[in-house]
Amino acid sequence: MPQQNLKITESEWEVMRAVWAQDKMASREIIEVLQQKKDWGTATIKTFIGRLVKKGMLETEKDGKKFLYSASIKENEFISYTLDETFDNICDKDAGNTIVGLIEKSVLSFDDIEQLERTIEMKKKDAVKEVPCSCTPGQCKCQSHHH
Amino acid sequence: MPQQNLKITESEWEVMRAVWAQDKMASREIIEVLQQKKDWGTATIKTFIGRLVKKGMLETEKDGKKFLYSASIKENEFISYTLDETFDNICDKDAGNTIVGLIEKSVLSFDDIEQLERTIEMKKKDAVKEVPCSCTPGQCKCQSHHH
DNA sequence: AATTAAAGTTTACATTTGTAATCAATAAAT
DNA sequence: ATTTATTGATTACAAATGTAAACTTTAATT
Repeated sequence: MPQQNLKITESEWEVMRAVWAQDKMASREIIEVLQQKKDWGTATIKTFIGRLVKKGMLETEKDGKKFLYSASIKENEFISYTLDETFDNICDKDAGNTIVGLIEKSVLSFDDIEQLERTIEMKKKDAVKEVPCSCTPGQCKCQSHHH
Repeated sequence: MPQQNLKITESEWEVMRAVWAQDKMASREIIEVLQQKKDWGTATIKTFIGRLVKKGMLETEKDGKKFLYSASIKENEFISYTLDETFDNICDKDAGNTIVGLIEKSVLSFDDIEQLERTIEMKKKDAVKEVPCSCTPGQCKCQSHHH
């Protein structure tokens, strides 16, 4: 298991998206993809690639003169990890509402809807009367009502 | 409308949570809350507060010797904005799946479930056959199948 | 074999962030 | 009125990030 940091920047994420989409890519290809979207110089993108390798997010495999880069973690795992980080900043009691907000503003397919319905159905089994808050006292409104 | 940056760091978010929980707080109170959770010096937390004021995320109101700090944006709005940023890095086609993942790992109340069901029900009205992908070519698998 | 072009590596530099110490202003206490 | 304890403001400094130029290596071309 390569040591991956899992802490990447917004710019680095752009690079990762290209690699995830293609599985294996030469730097030249990554650069071509990103320059369609970002106003970044070639050298800049090379820097990002280099930093991702150092962070262990990209693995390299020699291919003649160049390297082929591939991701050391799956995209969905990384997304999941990133969202966890965000949800760590939200009171557990508010997770439900937050998810409702996400659903409202997403474009969903019939398939997605069905999938969601099944998931909710499953979730009913272990639903609770009240979600316990595990925030540090003073960091959410839950605790602030003792007087 | 005060000029808020909306780009804050993980540490600054900790400060915001305290302020959101109490509406108005003196720096002393913010420091007390955060020191229960973080191993930060008083000066460090003061720095974060100062930076948040400069970024326009916190507003100040003089109260004798000290200031009372309050948030210039509502917590749920900020959370929404932050999640949007993350979803900008995810192909629209994957939003549904991503949300399913979130539901699976969250603790939800019966109330949350009901709320979710209602939302999904609403969402059926404008569900589509297939969610269009708006990724830059090469940044997601959708486009990579033309040969 | 010598030159060239592409890819990787090193260095650079300003800004932001983490982490704080120090300084200055001011309300409270003596 | 003077001292003191707070609180806010300024300064500090290393690490990370954005952005890239310069240098080096090496495979391909002449």
